[in-house]
Amino acid sequence: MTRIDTSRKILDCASRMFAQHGYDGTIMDDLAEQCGVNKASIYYHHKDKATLYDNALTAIFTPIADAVIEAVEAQVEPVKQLRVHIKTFARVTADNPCFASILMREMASGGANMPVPARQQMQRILFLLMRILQSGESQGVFRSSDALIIHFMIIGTLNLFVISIPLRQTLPATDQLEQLQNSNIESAADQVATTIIASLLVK
Amino acid sequence: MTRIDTSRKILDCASRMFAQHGYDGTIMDDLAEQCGVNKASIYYHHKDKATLYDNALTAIFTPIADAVIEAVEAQVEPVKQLRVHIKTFARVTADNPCFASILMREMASGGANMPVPARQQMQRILFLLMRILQSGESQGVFRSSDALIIHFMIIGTLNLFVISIPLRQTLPATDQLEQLQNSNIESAADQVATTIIASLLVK
Amino acid sequence: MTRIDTSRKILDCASRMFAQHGYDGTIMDDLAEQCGVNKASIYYHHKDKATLYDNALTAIFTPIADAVIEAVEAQVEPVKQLRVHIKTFARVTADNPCFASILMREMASGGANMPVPARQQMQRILFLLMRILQSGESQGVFRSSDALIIHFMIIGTLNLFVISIPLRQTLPATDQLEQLQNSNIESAADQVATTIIASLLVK
Amino acid sequence: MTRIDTSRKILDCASRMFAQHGYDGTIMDDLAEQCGVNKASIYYHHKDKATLYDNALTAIFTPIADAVIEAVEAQVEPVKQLRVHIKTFARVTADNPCFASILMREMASGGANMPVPARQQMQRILFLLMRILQSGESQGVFRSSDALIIHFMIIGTLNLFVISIPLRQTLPATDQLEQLQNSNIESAADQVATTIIASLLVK
DNA sequence: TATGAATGAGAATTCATTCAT
DNA sequence: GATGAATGAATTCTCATTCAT
Repeated sequence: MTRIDTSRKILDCASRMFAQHGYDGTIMDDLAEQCGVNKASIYYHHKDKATLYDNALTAIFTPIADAVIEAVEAQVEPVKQLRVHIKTFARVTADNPCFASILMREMASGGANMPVPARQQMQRILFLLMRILQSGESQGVFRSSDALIIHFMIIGTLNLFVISIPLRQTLPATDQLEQLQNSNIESAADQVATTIIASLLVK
Repeated sequence: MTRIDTSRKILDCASRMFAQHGYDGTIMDDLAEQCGVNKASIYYHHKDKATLYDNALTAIFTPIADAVIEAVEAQVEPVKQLRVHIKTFARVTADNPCFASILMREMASGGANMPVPARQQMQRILFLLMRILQSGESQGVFRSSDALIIHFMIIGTLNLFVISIPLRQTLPATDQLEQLQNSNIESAADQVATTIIASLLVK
Repeated sequence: MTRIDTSRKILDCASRMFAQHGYDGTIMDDLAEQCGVNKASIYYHHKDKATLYDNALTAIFTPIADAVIEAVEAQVEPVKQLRVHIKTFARVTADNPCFASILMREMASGGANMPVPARQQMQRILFLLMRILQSGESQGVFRSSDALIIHFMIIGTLNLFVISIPLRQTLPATDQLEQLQNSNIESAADQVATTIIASLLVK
Repeated sequence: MTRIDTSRKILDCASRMFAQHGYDGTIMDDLAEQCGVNKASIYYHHKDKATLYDNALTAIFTPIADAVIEAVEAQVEPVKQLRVHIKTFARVTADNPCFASILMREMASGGANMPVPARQQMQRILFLLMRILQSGESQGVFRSSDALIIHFMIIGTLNLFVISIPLRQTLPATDQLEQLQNSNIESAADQVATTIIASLLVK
């Protein structure tokens, strides 16, 4: 097996474990077992646990920011840009559920330990949103708004939605909870986008 | 110092540490030092770490659900109920920032380890929201909607907002970020409430 | 058992192991077993291996320098001072053979890792010797000399002698080696003292 | 690079590392990096760490004993022999400072782990000294003496001197220490030889 | 011969918990 | 109730050695 393969395999496996158990709750022995590699191999490829964490986060966060930015830049109208921003974020987040868990944990820690590269990716997404809103505002399409709250609305809502997917699937289907099982990420993203855009549009 | 005092002091301190570092990241030695009590005293008062965690979460989650329910039940109109629901949740969350951090972490873990009492408090809040939405729907005020997404919208948005308060205060005040510093929890809750209600109202 | 007892027991045992196996060759597991204490107890009392090493060296080196200085200061004549210096050093070194081994190892490493407190004790001994030689010189008793070489002569010779005591006792008593077994530290110190003083005395 | 070159390069590098860090403190990874060879190459050339250590010590100790013996055998008078013995030992020790460090460490360990070939070289030197002293004694030139102490005096003093050369060069040149910087191995050997011979000569 | 990758056996350190007073 | 000391079970990380090419 080539270096790239093993290193990548470790990274993927580590991402899942960091997402599920957090940094402190992830045990290197368990990781090695899950990966099917020797414990020392992890250290051969990734120096130490902290570095592995950094590497994993960078590998997760970067393509997400890239995808959102690329999709938005293919649009010109602020309304469409905002909708694409939200829907693309929802889609890539759903594709890699590790992202949502890790981001939520890092935010819970106050972002104090978030590796700089990962933090920068989040800033790229936030700044992109700010540009969309400002551009919509200067075109007279959007009302003045607080970008950070909208950022949190998008991320908070959709991350919780993605995170809760496995949880909801194991819930007993009581009458009261039945309706909750139906929604999927697409419709959730639609609803979030529609809600936010509706509140922004100049009547 | 009375038993109650010491026990309470430990609980408060533990809440803060669990919020900041998570369950696995909270070290009993550090907790003892932060509390200013002997490590063995923690065990005298709280059996073990898992029990202490349960106790802390119950102490945090219960009054929050209580406050939201009480405030909502003082209202009769669904629109007002929903607004009060959101604003009360925002206020009590801001009053005890531990709640947001711990909830985010627990959701990131898929809720797998969340103590039952704490989980029940979250369900009380969710079920309250469902009743509000259904009542509004049956009165012809609200459109049909997905309660879970709205739940996530409220919790995700406001929790991230509360969690990010200390973070934002340490950010350098660049032009680009300046506007982000101004918002407070009141106006954030207003914006969330207005946005959600606007999207629900039958035009 | 009181804290002092356990801490001291660990220190004594560690000194012996550091002397015999060196810093890198001393295994904390073995040390715990030799001491008859739990491994974690070592860390409870001494933070980590490096600190334990520092503590052990300080505990070994300080009384040795103290004893030499005290004995020398009870004398007034340089010749007697020098003889007492050498004989006292020999006696205390023989009393605690760890000292010689550790000092030899540290010198072999270039003193790079020797804890500052231990190094200072060696400097106290060297400076004392320099004062003796200078005082003898200014009184016209001693010829001019190189203090460092005399320092090395004392320490190197007597340390090797002390270190080799157990080695010699296990040697097969061949004809050729037989005579080597007889000498003791007292006579060795005498011979060193006599040799050095003879070479220093103004004829 | 030829087999011989690589093997030799590893041996030289290993000698330096064993001298500086000891057997246990020498890490094969570091050695490979210092040598500029792949770690597996070390094993291709030298079986394992213990064998490499044996090889290194044999390569260091043998020429030293050879040189001392050859130089002494060129002399006939015991006094001259003894002086040549000391001065040659000093010179070859200074030429390869690894020797002194390794010997000091091995003596500190009680010689327990010293490879047999290296130990034999030290015995050749000691037996040579014994022959010189006995010959001087039977010729009525030397008084009766303890060869082992004289052996230790030579080795201990000069080894410490050689070992401390780099240390002394980094010392701050205070008034008190200034004089220590001046001496070189030649004069140190002279002083040792003169001192020892003076104490041996029948008056 | 040379080398990147892999690994089993350790070794240092941590941590939740308990004990004795 | 409180506390210094003790400890067994992890947990992170290291290191000599081997493998495959």
